[in-house]
Amino acid sequence: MLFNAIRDIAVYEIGDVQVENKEISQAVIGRLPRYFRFLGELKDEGIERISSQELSDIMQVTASQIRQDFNNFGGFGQQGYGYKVEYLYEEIGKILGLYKTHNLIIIGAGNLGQALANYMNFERRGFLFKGIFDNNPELLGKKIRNMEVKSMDEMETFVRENDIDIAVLTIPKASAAEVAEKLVDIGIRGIWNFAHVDLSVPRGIQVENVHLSDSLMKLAYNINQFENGG
Amino acid sequence: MLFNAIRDIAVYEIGDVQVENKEISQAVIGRLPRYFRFLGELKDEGIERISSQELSDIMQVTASQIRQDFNNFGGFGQQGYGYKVEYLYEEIGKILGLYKTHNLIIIGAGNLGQALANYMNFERRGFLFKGIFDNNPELLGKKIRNMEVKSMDEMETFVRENDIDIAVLTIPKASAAEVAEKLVDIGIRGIWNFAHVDLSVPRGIQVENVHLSDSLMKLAYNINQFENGG
DNA sequence: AAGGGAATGTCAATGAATTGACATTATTTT
DNA sequence: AAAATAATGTCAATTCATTGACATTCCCTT
Repeated sequence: MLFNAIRDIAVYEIGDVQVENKEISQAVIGRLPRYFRFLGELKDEGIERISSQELSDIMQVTASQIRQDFNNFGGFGQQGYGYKVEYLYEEIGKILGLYKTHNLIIIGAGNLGQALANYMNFERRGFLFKGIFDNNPELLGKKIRNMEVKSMDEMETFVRENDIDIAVLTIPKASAAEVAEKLVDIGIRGIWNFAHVDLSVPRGIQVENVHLSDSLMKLAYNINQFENGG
Repeated sequence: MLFNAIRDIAVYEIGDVQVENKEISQAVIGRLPRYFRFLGELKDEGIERISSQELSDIMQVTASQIRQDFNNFGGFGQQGYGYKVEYLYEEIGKILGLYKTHNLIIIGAGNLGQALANYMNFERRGFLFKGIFDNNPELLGKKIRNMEVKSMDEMETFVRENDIDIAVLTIPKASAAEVAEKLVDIGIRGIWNFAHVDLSVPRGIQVENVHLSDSLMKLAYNINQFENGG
């Protein structure tokens, strides 16, 4: 049982259309990083084994959900015993694709772009910061984390030559759509979008939005709601 | 119909426990900022009226969901006519609490904290940047957006004297829990948490997490998933 | 002023996600 | 080695969210 592979992502042909079985819901995917984080901490504390019930107590989700979630990938536990922390941690990391490296560039060297470049704690998770681009002539050549800000004109060549698969968009909304389209054309696979617009991209290109102001508005709602007796 | 108030958030007494009726689900709340954004853009384009079907086409959600969502708050439309863009925009803004001002401070003047301070486009939504704090002696007194970085020792007095209700946490995870606890003690109402930990706070204190690395991991999963024929 | 048409508000049906229950299977103890 | 114990994997039940359908209401035209 310990070595169940990721199972049942069988692909059937129905008529002309390819349909995949057992697509994992985004609700489940969205929880994986949190599992990963808690398991990493447990591992660092030297804890070797854990039951879904214990994890439930720590993480404040039901034990049933934990087991259900892991079972989407075949189950990583041993009945009567529980889960081996390190093994589970590794497996979730694999599912998340953290053992492959991803080369990323940042588009937009403003405050946020610079902060993300420096913040990049992400390196140890396989996300390698390869370059940062901006159109503002004042920023060109400026060193950010030992990397000179490059002109957007160089972007295309750079992406092709350096096998970049992720672009971080930290530019104003006005130009975001246009830049995203270009990035897709030159072969990017995923966009981490901090611009406050919805990007429309072809199927197969992944977009993950971080809409900070949406998040702040949600906070405001919940504060007011509570204050008004909700 | 145009002036339906937010209705039915009646509060009943059942035994000793206060239970509120019609709590709006977080799924709905999470969509409000996006509605707000699209309506703002429509308004800026000078569009005065819109039907749920038209909005559905633009936003790529079902018309049914749009109507259902708005009806959680009593409905803002007129049958046979649709919704008045400006009115709807205003009402959603009110629901989100954007016409009250919120005074916020940033805890942690590192890259991200500084970026958020400068980024603060949020001002026009009523989120007023009042101060930034850090323990690093090298940062003390540094000017960030015309505001000197203050020592964390000054935090308590400052919060009380300046009616601060939101704290933005951009400090390392190690100290986040401790600082959060202190913030709660001195009367903060909401925490916008960028630290990579789950904060445990008393009921009534709102926490909105922005776990950037979780978001990036999700992106990685979806990229890999697609590449492996998912 | 009255009637036709349009689009909301709302109810019912469906679908998705979460929780609960337990049979099964591995581990541990005796 | 066998029995007792523990905790998973999984199925069923429930709850929550989304979609569909349509009666009702209001606007707009004639």
